[in-house]
Amino acid sequence: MDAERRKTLEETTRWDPGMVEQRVFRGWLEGGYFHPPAEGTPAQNYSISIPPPNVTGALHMGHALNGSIQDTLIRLSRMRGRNTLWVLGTDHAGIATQAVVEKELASQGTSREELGREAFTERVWEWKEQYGSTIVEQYKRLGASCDYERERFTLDEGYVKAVYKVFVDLYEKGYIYRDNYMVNWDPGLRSAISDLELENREVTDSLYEIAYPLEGGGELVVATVRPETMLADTAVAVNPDDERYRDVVGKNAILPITERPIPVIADEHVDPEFGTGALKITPGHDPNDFEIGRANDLQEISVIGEDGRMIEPAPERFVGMPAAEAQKAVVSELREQGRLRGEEPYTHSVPFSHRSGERIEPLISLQWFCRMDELAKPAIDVVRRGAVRITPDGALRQYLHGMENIPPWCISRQLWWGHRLPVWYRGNDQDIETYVGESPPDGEGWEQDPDVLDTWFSSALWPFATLGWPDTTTPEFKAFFPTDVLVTARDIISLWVARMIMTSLEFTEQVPFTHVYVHSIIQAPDGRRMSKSLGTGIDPLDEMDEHGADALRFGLLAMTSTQDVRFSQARVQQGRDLANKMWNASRLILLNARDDVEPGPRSNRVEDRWIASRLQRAVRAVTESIEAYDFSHAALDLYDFFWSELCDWYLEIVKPRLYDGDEDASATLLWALEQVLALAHPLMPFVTEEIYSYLPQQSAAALVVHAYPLADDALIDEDAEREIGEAIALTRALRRWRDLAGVPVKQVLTARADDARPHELVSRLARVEFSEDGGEPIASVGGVELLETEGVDPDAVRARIEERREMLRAEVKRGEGKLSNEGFVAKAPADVVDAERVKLDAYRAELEELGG
RNA sequence: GGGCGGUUAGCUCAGCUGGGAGAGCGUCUGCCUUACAAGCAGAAGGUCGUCGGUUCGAGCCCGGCACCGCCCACCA
Repeated sequence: MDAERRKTLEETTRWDPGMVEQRVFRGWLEGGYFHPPAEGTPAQNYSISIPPPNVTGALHMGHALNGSIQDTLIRLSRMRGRNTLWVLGTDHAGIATQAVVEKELASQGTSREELGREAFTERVWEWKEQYGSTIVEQYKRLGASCDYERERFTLDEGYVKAVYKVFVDLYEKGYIYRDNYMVNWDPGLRSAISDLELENREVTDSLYEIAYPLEGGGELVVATVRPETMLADTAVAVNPDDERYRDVVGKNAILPITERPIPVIADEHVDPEFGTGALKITPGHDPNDFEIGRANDLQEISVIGEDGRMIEPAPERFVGMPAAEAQKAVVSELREQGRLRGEEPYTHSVPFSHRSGERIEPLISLQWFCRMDELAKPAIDVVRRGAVRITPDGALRQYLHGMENIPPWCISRQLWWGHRLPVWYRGNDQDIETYVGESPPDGEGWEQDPDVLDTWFSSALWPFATLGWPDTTTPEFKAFFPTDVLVTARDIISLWVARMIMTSLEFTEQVPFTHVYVHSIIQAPDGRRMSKSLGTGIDPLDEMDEHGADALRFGLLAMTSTQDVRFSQARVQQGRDLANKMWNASRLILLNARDDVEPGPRSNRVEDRWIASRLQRAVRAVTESIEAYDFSHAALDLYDFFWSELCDWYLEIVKPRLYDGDEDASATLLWALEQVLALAHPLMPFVTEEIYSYLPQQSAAALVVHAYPLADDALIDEDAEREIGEAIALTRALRRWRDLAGVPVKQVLTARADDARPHELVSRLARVEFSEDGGEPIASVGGVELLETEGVDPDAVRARIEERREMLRAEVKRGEGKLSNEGFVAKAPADVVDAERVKLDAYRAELEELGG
């Protein structure tokens, strides 16, 4: 080690991630470690496709956890020597991105309509070039070892090809079709949006009761929160079992205001308990009514347009009014006509657009759909067969539940940013020709459909389109598809995971990945959802600024579980503390170990064999946990080993030998350090890589490509573990006794051992001097008799002994009770009973020793 | 309404096929012991939501109840 590096080690008493992380990351990139050659077979290789973040996105806590997990798996695989690829890319995120750019335009006093389609998309591309790399840079801060040289985008040239091929093929196979359907219409965006892009909010509306006269006398009273939609009513429905209305089913009601006759029908969806038990049916403006309408062949009338204003065939005086205004007008006319029978406040949940914030207007419109049921069948099958394994179980159940009753998917969006539908029309509404293909057919007058595809349509192709598909001969596709594992959160299982499996089976005839690991969603510390709008978000970048990327990674991994968890800053701090501990323990070792010894577990000394043995167990535990996607235990087991066993015990035990230049101590320490750095690297890559660069001898160019440790059973040493285990237990007992007896820290106790075992280690660690003195003992701790010593408070000693006797008496009583229970002795396994006897004997003996 | 999960220390969470309840943080006591005060050595703190059942034995298995959360479908 040169003088300057040594000086750095000597002077840097705290791990300072800010200084180091960037430099370490640059070293990895320059080493080309993240950019594997496209060689070998998918079975030999290991690959993961990152869930592509939105180009507009900023790294949030979900990304940070998701990335930490994947990077742990990727680094483990890479260190095991497998050719490992982590595919990185971003999603064009149609609605989100368009909204961002539109907002920018608005602030400049213009709009997308003013620019026109072509100029607008040009603007979005410019925006993407400028800001689209933000989130990619943030993944780098996290330490994500993605292949940054193979970055993909869902709108790049090759990807668009994949999307068009899938659309055209699915159309030709009859899955994709055009139909009138009820969609969630966002009047702000002027687009249909998916169920997942809306949020339900509690809203207090008025619930109106309106009397519909019946032909031939009488009336039916219906309840509604949206009286304006009655202008599009095409029926009134009652429950078929509802005695009150038995006679009116089949008659006609006269719709007030429009005076249109509409049938009274029976439908079991109607809840007789609610309101009056009679439901107005508006197939054009209510999803539920739409279903009932289709089931009963009702006419579908629309009186609200795409801008949220009334349109014909609503009576002319309403046309052009916003729906809310029309509601007032309709109510006031009903009141004048004496048709209004009630009005009361009514709180219910109402869908709002996540994007524009506007209240969703359910509308019927002509959209493109993809039928999913047949595609779902093989996708259910591969999961049932275990060809794709989904863990944990809850996520598996959610997947199957979602797939078994999968509705058609509305894939067209009235946006400008995205994959424009490869659909061409010619002619007029009465006589329209439709052609589906990448480019327009020969002939004049073909015009492309203005809509774009739902963003998830392209995301559904992610694992294979990023590797070159539809060209299945690219080196990347041949080497890395299918991928190994998909890491994601529960909220997009049906939206994304399921669709990837379906498209992959349909188009590549392979599963896209063999495992799906579904991790926790990180909630705010108070249990609410982390969200910017609620102000509950915690920015992972702030956490990294403050504590370092390793700390955040450790914290998130330690937090994650099979269920959702609350963000715990304490876990991040624990990670920071561990990184600091690693740095300082390494300083101790590196500044004092001899650099002329070959590192290795060569020592015969019991404490050296002990740490070698404990290290093997830690390696096994951590490795097994990662392989089982149990990242929390992996992180915490690593922490325990490093902190408690390596630092608290082994370093304290070995320190004097280290200072004395003992060769075995240096060999053991340097070896153990290298092993534990490698073990920890997938979880905490920065601090481990940095420390590794200080090792006097390095077997790899960098830790990132160092061999991952393999637990060596030959180093498991039960005898050493027992012996040191006993020394530790005795040390702790003596320390506890000292503390309770009020012995000053520096006071050395005099003691006599009844056998030779109490180690010289115990003597030093517990500050006890063993002597052959024959004096009367004042206390006995774990077989060690403590002799009269200056500074010992006799009262405290007596109290301590009495306390111990109390405990022993209770234990003896408990043990005797248990062993005199015939059922226990007869039915419990023999080893359990034996263990109970051994314990009882030991307690009795000790109690005897203390005078009963 | 349907489905799923949860309820364990003051807080956030572990707890393997049922055999004496653990971690981190926080609290208390004592230490600036030459790697680390982001540290060291100790300690206190839990009738494991509730009622009942199975069992020699239940945090764990079964049933009822209460409360919390998530997903799906949504009632006008």
